[in-house]
Amino acid sequence: MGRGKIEIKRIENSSNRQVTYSKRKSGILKKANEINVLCDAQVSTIIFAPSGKMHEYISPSTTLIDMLERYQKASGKRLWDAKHENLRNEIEKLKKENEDMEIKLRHLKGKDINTLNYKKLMSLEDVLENGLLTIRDKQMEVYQMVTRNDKILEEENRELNFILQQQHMAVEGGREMDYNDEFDESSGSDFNSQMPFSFRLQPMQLHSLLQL
Amino acid sequence: MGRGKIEIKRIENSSNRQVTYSKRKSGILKKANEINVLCDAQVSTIIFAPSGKMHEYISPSTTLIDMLERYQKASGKRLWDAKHENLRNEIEKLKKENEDMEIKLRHLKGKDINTLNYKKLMSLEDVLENGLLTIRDKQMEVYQMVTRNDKILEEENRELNFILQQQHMAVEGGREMDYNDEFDESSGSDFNSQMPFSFRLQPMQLHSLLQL
DNA sequence: ATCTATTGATAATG
DNA sequence: TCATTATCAATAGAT
Repeated sequence: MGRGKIEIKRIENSSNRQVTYSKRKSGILKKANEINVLCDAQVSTIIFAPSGKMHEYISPSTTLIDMLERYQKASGKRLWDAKHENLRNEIEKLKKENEDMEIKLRHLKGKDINTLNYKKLMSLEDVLENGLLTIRDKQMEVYQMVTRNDKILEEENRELNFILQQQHMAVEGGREMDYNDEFDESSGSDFNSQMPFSFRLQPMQLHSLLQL
Repeated sequence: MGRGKIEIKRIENSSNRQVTYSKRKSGILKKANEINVLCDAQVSTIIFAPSGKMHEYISPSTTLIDMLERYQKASGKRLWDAKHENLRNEIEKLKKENEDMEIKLRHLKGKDINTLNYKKLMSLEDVLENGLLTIRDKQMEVYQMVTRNDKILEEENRELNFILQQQHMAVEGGREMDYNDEFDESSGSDFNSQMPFSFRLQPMQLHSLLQL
């Protein structure tokens, strides 16, 4: 359909080839649209020029994704399904694990145990007893930590009271006394240097421990 | 291009439409192939008839998957990437759930509890205590079922011994006695009719209960 | 890009 | 669905 007939074989002249590409490309896209309008057909056409430039026509009544979904169903060929299969398998595996753990959790909470036999009830009991023992040990540990902290605080209080008392007495005894001498950091009898602060819980630690 | 010019609008006559579809469809596929041969272009064309029937042309030098990979890169649009991402998100969600449950399970078993504060230890203890109570209730229930069964069996034994004794005595007393009279089903004193069999566990029930 | 002679596609018909 | 053919549409080659 032109000034002369052409053989359907690669056009060797590069510029002719490009021109022909351009003309025929628009021809195809036009016809793709025409068949869509005339016949209600759904068409997707993707064309890559050798240069890499892409042109496409997708019928406006559909999407490429939809076309490809239908393509997979109609042809039985896999496009992304293959890529997704691994992921789907992983999801299935995780869901199964989830379910199993959910059941175990419910059993440990004493729910849904009607289907369990005596043997399983026994081992469940063991697990719960062990858990309870460990938890209580831990509670005791925390409790002791807190009470020890109390003792340290009490001791500190005693020391502070003592210091205050001394201070009070000093003030009463003679107001000319130099404060700086009495509370100098270098003072060897400073109670701070004697207190084992590293064994004492910092306020924030205690707070988070008890979540008060 | 035919005996008459046609407007590019839906062909209302259904049979004309189908004929035109068929002709134009092959025209498009033919041209897709021609541009591929003439110009080294790579083409994928997928056509769905309204009937759902599919036709395709993919340039032999490529694959649809390859075309679509290039399509995604060239257009920036996502085809399966979007789905891929959804699946990945789901996997992440499930993994997170899994981890959380795993941690809960470990906590209930008394493991990894060093990071827990006192409040959490307390509620953990509550959960374990409740679980233990429920489990023990269930065990008691099973135990009672079994012991009740024992009693029923003992009762049966007693009855059977009694019958055997009677039988023995009868044989001793006079061998001319008719067995059929003694063990007739219609006999009002038949122990079977007196036993509450419906309250007795069947062997298989007991077996599965104890998993022996 | 635009033009146009010519081929190719196809609408109507059988 | 298939074949025919008159007609229109696409396009090859030229500008």
